[in-house]
Amino acid sequence: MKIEDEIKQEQFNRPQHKAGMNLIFTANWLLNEIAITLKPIGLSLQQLNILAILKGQPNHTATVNLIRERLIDRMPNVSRLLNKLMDKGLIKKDRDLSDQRVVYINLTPEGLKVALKGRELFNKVQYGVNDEQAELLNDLLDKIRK
Amino acid sequence: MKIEDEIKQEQFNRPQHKAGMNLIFTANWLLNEIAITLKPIGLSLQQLNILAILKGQPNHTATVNLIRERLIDRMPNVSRLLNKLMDKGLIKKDRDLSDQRVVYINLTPEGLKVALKGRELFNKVQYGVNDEQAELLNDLLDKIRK
DNA sequence: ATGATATATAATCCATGGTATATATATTTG
DNA sequence: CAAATATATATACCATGGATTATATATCAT
Repeated sequence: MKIEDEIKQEQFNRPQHKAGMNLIFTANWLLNEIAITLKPIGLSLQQLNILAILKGQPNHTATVNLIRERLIDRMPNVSRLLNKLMDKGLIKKDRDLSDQRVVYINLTPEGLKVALKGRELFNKVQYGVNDEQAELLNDLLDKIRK
Repeated sequence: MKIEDEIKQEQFNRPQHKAGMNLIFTANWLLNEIAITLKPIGLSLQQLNILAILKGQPNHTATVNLIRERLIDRMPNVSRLLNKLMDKGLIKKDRDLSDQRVVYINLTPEGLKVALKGRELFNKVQYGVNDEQAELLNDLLDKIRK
């Protein structure tokens, strides 16, 4: 369905503005698709992202700050997300012995299992573009941000 | 900047997934740009959208439900947004005389002024793509939603 | 006409995210 | 080395959005 019909609103005077609104609308659509897909494991995309980051680190371990950087999120949000994941038993925390400020976040065996399952689910999300079109879309999105 | 460098995270195994994350990331970037641009009039994008919808209606008037449909938003959110706009004196409400359930929302002169100013600001947002690329982007975004 | 249902809007409650602040520890500087 | 500053993380508070429920009015079926 074309964006003009999705949001019946106005005519756009420049294709850039139409693309902008389309971008926001489509991102919302995708976030919703992902949320539905991840329902079985009861995790948000950001929570799954954290597990994925940990899975990719040596010893399945990372500092809070490294996670924050990778998520491009604010520290308070990351703290809260980590608490939720700890409540679910998917990660655990350890203080660094030499620098007591640092907290190491560590994937539990259960967390690893959920991370794998989550990736499997995530891969099921269907996109209406082929490989080539996806690459083109990537280029255009990189461009739009100047 | 390429998306792989923006979100240093992982390699993506399919270009579709990279495009998906890029889409979410770029939409956030754009929402932020718009928020900064609209700061001078102190309105959110959704609030400005409501004023734009009203401006496009006969007599600058619409029912709450029409506004809800155009915004593709939930009724409670629209109710709240309208209350905010009324607090700012940009709209007013009138009950329908024949159907007492219906509330007509009406743009005030001040609201019209702000709507015009808002559109002017909104048009200042800069996109790093030309007309042709924007059209192409539109097509791809329409496609991705199947 | 009367009870059942539909419609239009609003209010309540709860989860999530943002900003600012707090706390603890580490490092730098005079 | 003490005071000032920086770093790592967490908490408190507030705004916004979503789901559910409430309220008022209207319409429909019997």
